[in-house]
Parts: sequence; C-alpha cells; structure tokens
Amino acid sequence: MTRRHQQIAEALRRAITDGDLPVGGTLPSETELAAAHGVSRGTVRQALAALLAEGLIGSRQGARHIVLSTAPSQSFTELRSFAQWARAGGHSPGGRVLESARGAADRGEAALLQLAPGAGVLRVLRLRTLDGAPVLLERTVYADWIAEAVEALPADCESVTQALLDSHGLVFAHGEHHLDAVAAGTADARELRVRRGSPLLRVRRTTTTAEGRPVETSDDRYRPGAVVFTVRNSTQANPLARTPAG
Amino acid sequence: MTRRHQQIAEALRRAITDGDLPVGGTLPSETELAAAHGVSRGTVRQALAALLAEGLIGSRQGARHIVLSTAPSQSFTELRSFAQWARAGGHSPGGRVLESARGAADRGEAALLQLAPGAGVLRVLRLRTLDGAPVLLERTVYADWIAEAVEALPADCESVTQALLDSHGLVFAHGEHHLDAVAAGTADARELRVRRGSPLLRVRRTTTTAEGRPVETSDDRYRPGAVVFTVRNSTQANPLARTPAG
DNA sequence: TAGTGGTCTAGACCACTAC
DNA sequence: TAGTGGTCTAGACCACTAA
Repeated sequence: MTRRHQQIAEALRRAITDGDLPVGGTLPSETELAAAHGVSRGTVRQALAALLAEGLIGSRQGARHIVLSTAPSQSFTELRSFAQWARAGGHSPGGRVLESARGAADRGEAALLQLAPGAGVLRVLRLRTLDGAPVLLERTVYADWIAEAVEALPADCESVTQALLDSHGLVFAHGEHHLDAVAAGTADARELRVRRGSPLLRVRRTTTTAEGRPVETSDDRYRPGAVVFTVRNSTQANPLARTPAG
Repeated sequence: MTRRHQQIAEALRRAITDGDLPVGGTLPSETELAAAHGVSRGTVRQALAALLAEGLIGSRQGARHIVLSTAPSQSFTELRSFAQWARAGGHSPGGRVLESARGAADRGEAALLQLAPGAGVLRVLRLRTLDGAPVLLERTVYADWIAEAVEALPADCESVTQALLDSHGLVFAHGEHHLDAVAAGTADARELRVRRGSPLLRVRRTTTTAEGRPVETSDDRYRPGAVVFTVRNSTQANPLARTPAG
C-alpha cells in the first residue's frame, strides 16, 4: 500500500525532476499543498521531510521551500545492493567468487560482527563487474549463522542481497561505511586491472539486519573512474521521514 | 531556545552514548517517553526521527526502537566545515593560503556556481592542518559576489566558514559531495608530504546558501590515514548514493 | 491478543521572512 | 503586516510484532 505522504512526495519529486519546478524556485506553501491533495498539513510535512532528506529541497522558517537540485536521487533500497544499484543506473551488474573459505574471526571481526572471538566466519573474495568491466573487489566476512546460506549461492550470483532475501527473508537494513583511499595491492591490481600502487577508493562497511544484528563486514575497493560516491547534506537537521524497514 | 524535541533527543543520545542503553537493546515505548517527558507523542516522534537520521537507532512497525550504535554521530549527514569537524573530534584545525588569484569561470565552474560563462571567480589554494600536520589540500573556486570578502580574510584564517558568517552573515547551508580516489600530483605530494602518485581521497563539493545560491565549488584532497569519512545509512533514509562516473 | 510504531487529522501558537 | 514554516497537542485508526 502506498501512503498518502508517499504519493505526495512522489508527485513533488516528479515535478522537480521534470523541471516543472526549477532550481532556486519555490514550492507551493504547505497549506496550499494540503488543500490540493486533500490532506492535513502534517501529512504534507511528512512528504516534504522525505525530499529534505534527499537534498532535493531546502527549507527555512518563514520562507517557502526551495528547490536545491533537479537531479533524481538514487533510491534507498538500492544503496547496499550493488546489483540493484547498477540496474537502476541502466548498467548490467555481474559478479564472481574468486575465493571462499571458512575461518576463525579475529579480534576486530568478532567485535564488528558481535561474535565471540574465534567464532567461525566465512571469508569471500568477490569481483564485481559493471557492463563486463571489473570495478569492485570485495573482501567480505560473513557471520557464522549466515555462512551456510552464502556458501549455497552460485559463484556468479548476480545479487547476494536479493538471493539471501529470497531464500532466508534476510534484510540488510542498516549499514555503517568508512571511506578512504588506499594503494592497490597485488591482488587488487590483478583483478581490477590497474597498476600496483595506483589509487583505489576503499569502503569498509558493516551491515546489520533490521533488528540490529550484524550480518557481514567488508572491505570494498573501487577502481577509480568507474564509480563516484555522492553525498548531499545540510546544516539543518532534520526530518520526520520514516518508512517501515520491511 | 532549545525545543522540547531537541531536549528529548539529547537526553536519549546521552543515554545511548553513555551506555545506559546497550547496543541491541530497546528504547522505552513512544507512549512511555511522552509521559516521562510530559509531551505529546508527536514531539517524542520528532526526537526519535533525529536519532534515526543519525543512525543511532532503528525502528520497525510493531517493535520498539532499538539501539544500533553507541558511537556519537560523526556521520556525513550533517554538513560541517573543516574547522567545526576538527574541533568536534577534539583536534586543532589550522590553515594557510598558498595561492589566491582572480580569474574567469570556465564552463564547468560557471555551471556549478550558476554564473554566466566567463564571469569573474576567485581561485584559492589552501592547505589545511590537523594538530599541525598537513591533511588536506583545497582548490576552491568562489563566486564573484563573495570573492572580495574571501580576499579580505587573513591567510592563516582558521575557519573561513565562521569568518564569512561573522562578517557577512553568510551561511553555508547545503552541500553536494562527490568522493573518489586519485593519485597525488606534484603540488599535492609537495604540500601533503606524500610521494607523487600515492593515493589520495578526493572530495569535489559545491556549497550553497540556505536560499540555494552556490557560494563555492572545491576540489579537496585528503592525505590517507589522517581522515576517514563515515556514513551511516539504512533502508529507511540515507544520505548516500552511488553514481557511475561520466 | 496486547502492545507498539506508522499514519493521519484538525486544530493552535510562535519565530521568522518578505513586502 | 501578512504569510510561512517550525513546534506542539490530543486525539484516532491501522499494520505489524511478539508472546
């Protein structure tokens, strides 16, 4: 079921990305929007909060909302799924497991995955491609309780996230990401087809379920030029935007 | 004036970071929190929305809010200047202008700053330090209408953002950031004291006022190891999007 | 089934902006 | 000064979780 506030947000989003509302222009007042959609002002504010969080609009007390950007923002659910994100951008995702081995969690891994030190984990080295070109080398450590399900996946599984959702109802709901730059090591260089020592964008991330249970932690290295990360933010916080975590 | 919802958010934030509410634990119900603070449920929900946006807590319909992380938010969700960010982390920020020159905006700069092609701009090369160590080389292009104010600042100005706020009431309200990795060039290597060709984290950003007017666009290069960017996100709302280059 | 969060209403007052 | 968004209230109903 689509909620009223989602419908209103989508209508405004379309008006902005279609150019009906130019950058720097103002939106109708909340009262006008409420009347136009036959809802209360609170519902309109919930819709506007979503657009504020996306960085599409800005707001100041006393002045109407303004359009900050007409560029469509990437959908949330595609964020941690490489495959879904790629498809949303019109690209063809691919992937291949290079190595897969069980092992014991070291101190850091155990802490990140909230496991006892020495607990069993599954380490997977996976190469990801975009339109056939290698763009990302993932070194992922899975918690023991999901290891078997991951091992059961085909080596060229296109979307691990989708597969685990389908087979086990597992939802990747929350993530923490740390971004920096590193020099390509031997394996990085070979698989990503860059020179050893050349710059790579590294994203170390830990993903948890909706219940806050850690599922995996990963060291992802992106070939430069292939992918750019975009962040929009504001000094002003902040929104009532909320949707069920599914 | 601090609002009721801000006070409640801060109280909950403190309870979480102090460890009174452990990771994986649940918060009191919204009704209980409302009663405890003597406010309506709507106000409690406004406070919880702030913590959700920070990634400190998670929520699912039907279940109580859960604690996801006890680490204070250092997330990218809030736009902060280098100086603000440094001080928040307990570090001492510094800076020095290496070069400053007027010029004409090229095609790309004019588009980013919403100026006519060929309009006057101010280009500044600035080295930023953290506790005395060089960590960031900024190549910033300022729009013509603010150029004079920037030129009037001392070369070792610690916080340009703060200075422009004090002198002109100028607020940097919104930012769009693109992150990738690049090899250090000659100037990068010299100023950041790294080897030429070594990996740097590059952040290209454009900052605008609360009214949506672009103020500056910048190419920032971070020395690896000195700085890590952190992003927390979830399926519910997130500030991060990946976009293919080109 | 009881409790919880998600949605929505119909008001009210205040701080601030734009004119 | 009129209009706008920010805050807050006191309800109501529904979808979902957990026991």
